[in-house]
Amino acid sequence: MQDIESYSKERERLKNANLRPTRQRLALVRLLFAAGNRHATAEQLYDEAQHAGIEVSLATIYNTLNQLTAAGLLRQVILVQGKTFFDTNTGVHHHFFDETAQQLIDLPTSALQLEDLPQAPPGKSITSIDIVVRIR
Amino acid sequence: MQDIESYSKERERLKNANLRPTRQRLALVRLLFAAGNRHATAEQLYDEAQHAGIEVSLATIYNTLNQLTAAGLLRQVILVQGKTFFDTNTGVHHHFFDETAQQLIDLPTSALQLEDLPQAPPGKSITSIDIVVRIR
DNA sequence: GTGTTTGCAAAGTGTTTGCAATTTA
DNA sequence: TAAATTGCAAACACTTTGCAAACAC
Repeated sequence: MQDIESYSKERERLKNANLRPTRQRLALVRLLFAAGNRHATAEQLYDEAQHAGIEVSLATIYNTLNQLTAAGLLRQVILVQGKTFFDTNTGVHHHFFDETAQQLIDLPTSALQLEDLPQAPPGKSITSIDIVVRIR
Repeated sequence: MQDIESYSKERERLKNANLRPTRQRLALVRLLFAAGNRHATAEQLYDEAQHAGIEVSLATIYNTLNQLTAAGLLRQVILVQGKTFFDTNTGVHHHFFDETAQQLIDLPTSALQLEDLPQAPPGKSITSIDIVVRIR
């Protein structure tokens, strides 16, 4: 558990995103990225912060998540009404969605391959392909 | 434009779903199913009903859409925060999602095939696979 | 010091619900 | 007439926003 006070990785990340390294952002970035890829909702992060003794408001969490998303460090995944997941893995990959636990799980990229890419309608281009394997 | 008064197809559909054929439901079922497969939001349907001179409250539209979904006549598709689409095509198929127009478009089933189905985590089973090709 | 960020409270959006009046069977 | 349905208004859950105080550079 090195690096408690310096937050050097977190500072770096925020600098790249052109965001000032405030106490709140440093803590949130650490929560999000310290332990590998994860999927979190604003509310989850809020609870985690509380339990970790980090003082940060829900409004700031939403602001920060949106800023990190705009900066390309997070990706939004929306599958259920009224719940936005933020995914720290911005690379090409897909998900299991556990409908019971309401939880996202990464799918190994290799697990799925599309045979024929569909052609986008005239004047449109494909921006991404999302595959969700729903489980229960 | 036959069948204006009898609503026989709509009555049939509601009967199968164990729902009483009220004026509001008959009109909504016609809006939804009369012209082939479609994707609608509650708000869209509300506007359409208004313009068609059909008196029905938004609450009733939500209730009806949820009842038809529970009965298996509709399927929900959620891709953007705060907007639920109801799809009249309940068979296996996938979608384009036009991010500019915020609109769903059916993808021909044949257009996509998955090479290897992923294995569900222990104790879980796959309920469905949703593929969304985002376009802009 | 200047511009940015925070956090509260209020507002916003889409959806659900309680319940009295109405409608269906 | 018994049970289901409607629709209003209020409640909800999640998210965004206005703005004064606090903070970063």
